[in-house]
Amino acid sequence: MKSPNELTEMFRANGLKVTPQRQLLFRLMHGNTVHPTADALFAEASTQMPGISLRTVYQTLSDLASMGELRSIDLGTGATRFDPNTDDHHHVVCSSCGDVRDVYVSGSDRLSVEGLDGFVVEEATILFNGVCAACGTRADEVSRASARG
Amino acid sequence: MKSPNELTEMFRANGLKVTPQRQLLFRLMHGNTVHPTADALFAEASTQMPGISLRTVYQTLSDLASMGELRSIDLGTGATRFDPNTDDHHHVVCSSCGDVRDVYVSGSDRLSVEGLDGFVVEEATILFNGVCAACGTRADEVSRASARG
DNA sequence: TGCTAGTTCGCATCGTTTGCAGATTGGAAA
DNA sequence: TTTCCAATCTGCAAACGATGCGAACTAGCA
Repeated sequence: MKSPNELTEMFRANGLKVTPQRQLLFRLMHGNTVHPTADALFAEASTQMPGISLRTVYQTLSDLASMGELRSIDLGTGATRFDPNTDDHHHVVCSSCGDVRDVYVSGSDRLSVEGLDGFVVEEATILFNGVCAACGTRADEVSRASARG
Repeated sequence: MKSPNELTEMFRANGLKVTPQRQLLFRLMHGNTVHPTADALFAEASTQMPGISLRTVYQTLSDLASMGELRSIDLGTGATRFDPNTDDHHHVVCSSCGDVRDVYVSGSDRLSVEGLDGFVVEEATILFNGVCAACGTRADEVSRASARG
């Protein structure tokens, strides 16, 4: 995703208005690596701009997504998440805490695939599921504690 | 997923009752390759058993899923889909008609992956998105028609 | 400064899924 | 066969994410 300043220019060049709400969201999303949901972003935005509406957050995020400035991703965790990283990449989700990280995969062209006959494939997304370092450590401590106790 | 008869035995062996509703759903899901949603299955079930409730369909499907007899899959198409194929496989979705097919992928162990540090990966699912043969043909016809017109 | 198309906001609504409680029933035991 | 109770079914309410809509507001050009 472009920088807030670049987005500002880009919006104006396209006849779109640059409102304080949009500018705030540009800032909150730029360089954001936590893959927030609309609701999480709304919560964060609300602390800096009380009164901003959830509706506007959804609106702006979907505008940015349709302009290709961010990707909206469905990780099967309920709510859509938004990612300013528009590189070709994938994701891993911690099944314990819900944490999401970017994953880069190469060599997928060497996969042998069966069952795509007739399909013109436009996209292939890989979703990893597992337990992150923090949660793994936590689980270890718990099991050690119960072994002791 | 096991056959309706095997499921019947299995349910009884586990102290679960075998009701007409469950038997119907066993039959509808056995060998089913269309990856139906709960609602689609409810519609189909209703023709054979008017009065069956959507709630029961959800209940039974999630029971079967937690027994490992079917997989519930989220393809980002809104509603959860159910698949009696419990093999290790993936899916392709037609972005035009929503059709879903099973896809078998091998060689994924040879992928080089970056960004999983610290994660203990339990599962990796690959989702292909594209246009199926039927929709591709349809699109061709439409564009030829408009080229003519 | 005024105008107007583009935005924001809040509320209603939609689609999917789950919780709950009362009515019903499978199937084992008598 | 009859009895009985836990398991199940059903219908409704509600949670949740997301979107449609219209009235009020405003960015930014003239």
